[in-house]
Amino acid sequence: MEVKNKQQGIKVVADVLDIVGGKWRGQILAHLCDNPKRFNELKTVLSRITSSTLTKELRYLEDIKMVERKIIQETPMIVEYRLTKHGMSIKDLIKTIVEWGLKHRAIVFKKD
Amino acid sequence: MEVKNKQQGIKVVADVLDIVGGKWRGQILAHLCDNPKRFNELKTVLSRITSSTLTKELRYLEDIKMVERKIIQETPMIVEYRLTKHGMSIKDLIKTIVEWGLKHRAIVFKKD
DNA sequence: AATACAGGTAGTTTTTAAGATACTTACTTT
DNA sequence: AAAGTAAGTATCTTAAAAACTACCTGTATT
Repeated sequence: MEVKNKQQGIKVVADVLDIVGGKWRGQILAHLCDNPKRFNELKTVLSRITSSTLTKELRYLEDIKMVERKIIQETPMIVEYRLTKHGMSIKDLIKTIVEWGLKHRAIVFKKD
Repeated sequence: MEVKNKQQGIKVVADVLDIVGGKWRGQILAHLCDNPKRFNELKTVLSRITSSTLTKELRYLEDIKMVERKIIQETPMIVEYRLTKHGMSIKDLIKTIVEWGLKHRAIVFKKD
């Protein structure tokens, strides 16, 4: 797929980064790439996130249909978050980000 | 290249998004993918950015060695910004972002 | 009976990013 | 001589993102 309209193409960068950017969204999506996770599992792997922030981010990702919330069991309550079918499409992008990051960290993440 | 350490891999997502994320960095890098641009060219294509923000973002991108500032001519002053050799490596990532965005915009950017 | 876990919500405060406004130096054009 | 261009800098303010603290319902554990 070629980029037809360059201006349009470049604006879309900002839109995508709105979804995947910020402090937590990319990481949440990355964790959900592997397999579905429960609220507290996410909270544990994202060790510094607070409940309220995690809730907000998950609700946003639900709103844009990237993630779905599934109540697995009512009592005791088990809730699972997973990528939607559509959300799965982000996997390759996340993979590209991770690969670039691992390859270039030595140069670029050096805060001297 | 396979991701060896998953935890490490996922943290790197946040580091990369720090470089490419925010309101302007991704767009600046995207514009510089095509060819070098002068300060005011960038200011024009990023139509809503202010001088001070553009300067800040460019200095940051210089600091991390993604972009270099080159004085082409002292008088009258001509300054050009271009991707460093290392910065060029971001092109594929930007391309992946643009392609994902163009393909999925209909579903995901719909704010109803 | 008390404590802890699961999955949150509500309200406030702090931090960070971005924007607004004004000004600068050195040159060039009218 | 005045105005305009190029490439910025310096402050200050605003807005948005994230954090902090406390609390809630229902179940399970000690």
